[in-house]
Amino acid sequence: MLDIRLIREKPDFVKSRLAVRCGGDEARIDEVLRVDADRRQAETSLQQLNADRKRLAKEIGAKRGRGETAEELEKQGREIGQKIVELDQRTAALDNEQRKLLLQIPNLPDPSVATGRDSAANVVVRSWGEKPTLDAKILDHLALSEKWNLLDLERAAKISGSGFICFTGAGARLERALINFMIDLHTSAHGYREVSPPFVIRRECMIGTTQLPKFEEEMYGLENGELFLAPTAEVPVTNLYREEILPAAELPKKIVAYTPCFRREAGSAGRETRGIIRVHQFDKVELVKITLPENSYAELESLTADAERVLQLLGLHYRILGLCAGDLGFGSAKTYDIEVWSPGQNAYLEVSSCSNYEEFQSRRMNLRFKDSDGKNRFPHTLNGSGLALPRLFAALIESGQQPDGSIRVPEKLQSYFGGAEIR
RNA sequence: GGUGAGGUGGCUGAGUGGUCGAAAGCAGCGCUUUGCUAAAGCGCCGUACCCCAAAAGGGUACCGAGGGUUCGAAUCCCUCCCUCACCGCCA
Repeated sequence: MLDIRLIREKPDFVKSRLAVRCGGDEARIDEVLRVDADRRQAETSLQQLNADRKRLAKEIGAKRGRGETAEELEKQGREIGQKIVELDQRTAALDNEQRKLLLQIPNLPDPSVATGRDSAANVVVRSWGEKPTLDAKILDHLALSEKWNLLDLERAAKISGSGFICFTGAGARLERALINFMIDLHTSAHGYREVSPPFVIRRECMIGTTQLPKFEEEMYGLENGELFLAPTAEVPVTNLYREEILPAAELPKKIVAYTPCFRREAGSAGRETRGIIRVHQFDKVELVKITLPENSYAELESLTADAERVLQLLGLHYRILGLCAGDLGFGSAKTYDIEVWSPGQNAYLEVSSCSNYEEFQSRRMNLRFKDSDGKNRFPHTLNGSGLALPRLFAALIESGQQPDGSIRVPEKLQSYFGGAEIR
């Protein structure tokens, strides 16, 4: 959520920053400003009336205290009360409208973000490693999984429908090894604190991290829409400190969490849904930081580096994309996508999205920190998946296949997996 | 799921319809005094929003959240959330 004061004071600046998203959001700014002006006017009159009523009530109280009656004053009080009810409703309605509008305005892209309408304008910032040279007959993750019984998608569908995974045998063990490997790396080498949060989330928390109000159809809802299954660990983890005022000395908070993620993928019909690339439930290890505003961009770089480190240790080729403004998520000011090379797909797969939300989320969550001057300010929140597992799994087994058909397990993972190969 | 008790400012804790944004204590900040690692006295000490060009200043709201009753609500009524205790059920 943008600061209404920023919009009020620098509307042209806000519009021009918004314009680079190519989403037509600039139009909402004038609307918000109009509502804001009306709201403040109504609020001022309401406060005047409240002051009048308060004064009257005190007078009545004083008279009563002296044993006098105050019928005339009470009548005045009732009249003011009527007006207050009306103005109060108007003020509340305007306030609501303003909030609703503000919730629909996306974050301002950072000036360093490339302009562009869609993913075609994303830029490759850097890449690491090389595409593995495998012999001609490359199997994709599905063929490999079938060969070594790593997955049972038919039976998963029997339980839950298409788009669900059942890892089996060495596949399940590999999945679990990846989770443990990543969490251990981030806690021991990168200084993150491990958290294992609930996966069922209240409605108001979904607003804080911008899944609501715009993307309700993406999520699985429970209890008449009051609870949701977490679509990403970002939601429970970022909301951990909502409605709190943190001491500045506690920043940055660095948290790593494993959770399953549930997504309807409602708008994805027709997209690549083969295998385990796009599913309704997947495991993810997530990184979240809550930082001082002045450090947030440096922290974004290190967060991205932390996520990359996993791929480096696994020896997987990847590239980093800087998303252009038009491709940026709703709340993000700047995002790097990490894409791992999948030999089986002959394509890069997005496995992580590392974003700086600046104070967009913390405003929505009313999460603040006490600055050294004693003022409460909004910290910046960052989040990046420390990698989505099914895609990483796919890239890993595809990249590890050997001429004899076996799958080599990267050295760093072997102690977690309990072996050097799948055969 | 049932029953009971609760949720007040950084903390402890008063306050059951009027002058209560809220006693008192602790912690914190400032000043004064005393020649001793401290004590005493005095003052300050919440947040958000609105008015004001700004500062100064003024105002409103907030006692878990939201409604209601009333001229007036921390206080009465309703709903919800949460905490604690006991009972039941269950991994």
